[in-house]
Amino acid sequence: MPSDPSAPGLTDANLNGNGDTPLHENVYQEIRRNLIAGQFQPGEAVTLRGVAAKLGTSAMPVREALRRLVAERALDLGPNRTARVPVVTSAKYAEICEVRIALEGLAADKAALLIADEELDRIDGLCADVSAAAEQHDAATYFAKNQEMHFAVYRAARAPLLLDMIEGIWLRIGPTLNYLFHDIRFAGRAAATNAPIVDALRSRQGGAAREAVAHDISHAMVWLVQHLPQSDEHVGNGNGNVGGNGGDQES
Amino acid sequence: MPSDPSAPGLTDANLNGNGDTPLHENVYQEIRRNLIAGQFQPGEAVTLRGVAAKLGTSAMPVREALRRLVAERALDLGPNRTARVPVVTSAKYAEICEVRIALEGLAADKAALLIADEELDRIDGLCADVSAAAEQHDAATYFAKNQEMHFAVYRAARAPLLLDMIEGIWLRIGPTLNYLFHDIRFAGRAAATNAPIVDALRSRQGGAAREAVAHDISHAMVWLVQHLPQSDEHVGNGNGNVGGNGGDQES
DNA sequence: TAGCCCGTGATGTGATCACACACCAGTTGC
DNA sequence: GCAACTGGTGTGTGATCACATCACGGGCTA
Repeated sequence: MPSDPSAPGLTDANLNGNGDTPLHENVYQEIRRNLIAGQFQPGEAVTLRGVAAKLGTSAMPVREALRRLVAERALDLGPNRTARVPVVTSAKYAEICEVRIALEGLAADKAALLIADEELDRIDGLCADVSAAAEQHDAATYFAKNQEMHFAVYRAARAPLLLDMIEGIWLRIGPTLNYLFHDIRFAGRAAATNAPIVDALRSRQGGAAREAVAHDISHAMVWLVQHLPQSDEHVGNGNGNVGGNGGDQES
Repeated sequence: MPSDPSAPGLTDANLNGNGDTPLHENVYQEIRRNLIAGQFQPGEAVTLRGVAAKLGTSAMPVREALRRLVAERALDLGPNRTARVPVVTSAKYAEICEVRIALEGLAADKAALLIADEELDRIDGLCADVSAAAEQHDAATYFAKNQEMHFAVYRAARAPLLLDMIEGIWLRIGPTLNYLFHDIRFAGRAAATNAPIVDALRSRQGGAAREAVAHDISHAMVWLVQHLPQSDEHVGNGNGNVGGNGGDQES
């Protein structure tokens, strides 16, 4: 049976029927999508032949996709050069948040001066979606809509390089965050930090927008670091089970 | 003679004699080194078989190395999926500088609080090297020592992720900057902007260090954008000749 | 002489194979 | 009974081949 050994979340591949996009591009997108959606567990091994079998391709396109994901730091390279889903420790996440505040703060600052009214309206709607998902304890929708709302802001900055780097950071923390967000209790509080961002944008105050984004990131961080592992030891046994927070689920 | 078709700067490969590091890693390092050293011209095509022939390997390791460099945005992917050395236009460089100020400013801020005295002494020495190279109009040494000095500062911030992202940005602009730095007239003025950085670090003033780095980056930018192409059209014909600034060398 | 056509070379892409190494368990020796 | 060896399996790595596509150039034809 060639289906079980690795790569648990991958859909069974309808990606070969496309027109001109290379297969390794589709494989990359597929893994990336599953990574963001939290289909992989932090620390889990992502093997060449495992993904290839799961997706019904040869190892060749998977090799290029994994090499690309490793280069983007969306995957880590283990000591035996096996790609693994990164384990974001609390220390690493704290550093990531510092960078996020610098980058996303800059983007919000620029967006405040360039954003159009219809973009603001759209962001308002997304903001409402986030709040609705939070009240309904719908973790998946909350996570997706919150991300969509933030990137609608950053896209308004008209800075493709900056947007690209922010996407790269979200891709790194996506698996861990999405895994953690299965506990949705945080969402209700987090949704409240989105409103000041929109307010600052609507009044075209760049500094205030930067501050609002910084507060949003910091606010989430102080809650998250408590649930993040202190070190990446004994985390991720490669079979799909994850250590570190499977046992301390306070009710 | 199978050596000429592409990849002009690559040394003829003594990279196969290593122990345990994979070949594609050495190929990556080799291309990256040549990229930073300005051995490739902006807009130049970097082909699979060309590099492989130049380095004496098969196409396989080159494929992975190029895929990685493309993922890091150290290379661009042309319409026919051929990797090309990026052409940094003045608009792109302005955006890059905004990100650099945010990231390298943050690093300098953090470094001011964590830097040790021996690190400061070493940076002082590098600073002197930069000035000496500038006075001797030694563009290669100036560029290398200036980079070494900056990264000595950023390394003092003890933030590996941040350092990693800064390295990524320098890698993107390295080819273009190094190409431009063959005109060394700028160096004499640029060396003066390094001293305030060291002063701020030595007095442990994070805000001042951030400002000094921001000024250093901005100061270089206003000179550089004048010599950068406005658009990436008709730049890089793939044979090694580059358009954009070959003709307006004021004496 | 000008325009079109087809051949040729070079490009990236994907598959398949062989190899070295690492890990793990079962076995055999003490 | 315990330890060391040994086999198999799974891993990434590198080479080689076949194929589709595209740009360019020579040669043909009108």
